[in-house]
Amino acid sequence: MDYNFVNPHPNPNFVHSTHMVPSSPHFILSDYLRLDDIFIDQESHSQSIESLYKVTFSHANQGSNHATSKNNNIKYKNGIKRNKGEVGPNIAFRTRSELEIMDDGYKWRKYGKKSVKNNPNLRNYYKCSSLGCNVKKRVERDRDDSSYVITTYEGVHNH
DNA sequence: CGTATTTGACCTGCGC
DNA sequence: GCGCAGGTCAAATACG
Repeated sequence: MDYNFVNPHPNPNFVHSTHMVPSSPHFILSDYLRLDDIFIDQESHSQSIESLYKVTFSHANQGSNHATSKNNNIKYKNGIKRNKGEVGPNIAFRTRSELEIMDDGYKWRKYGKKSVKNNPNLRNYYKCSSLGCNVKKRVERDRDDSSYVITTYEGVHNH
């Protein structure tokens, strides 16, 4: 079972704004993973997982899109920073999973782990181990429902 | 013995 | 300028 990000949302009432369609990357998840929600950070250079989480719920429940959520004065605090020179969207999704190590078809090298504010769980940092590929991802458990794992991808694979 | 992970130290941006 | 929070580095360690 492959998941293509062009139309991933299971909720038929989900409203896709133009921001919700990433131009290039397709991520393939494993059979045992269920893609429940998708968040795409395309505009903001600093946006937190928590904010993404809230924004996406306003998508699902109210049908508002990414842009209007922003206009509703949601504050983006404790943002995930983008490195200098990096372009393209960050893509994050929640999966209901026992395991935090999920096989998404790429080989990852773990390079850090941090406890983050407002979340008792640890955030793990991975880098794609393919030579010259600078894609990173962060993996952490949902603060509000630890049966979910939040994965954030940053960058596009060059292979 | 070579490679991956662990983990505290270090770096950096941002708000005050 | 200082402190905090998040992100990264790298030496030590684990592991095959």
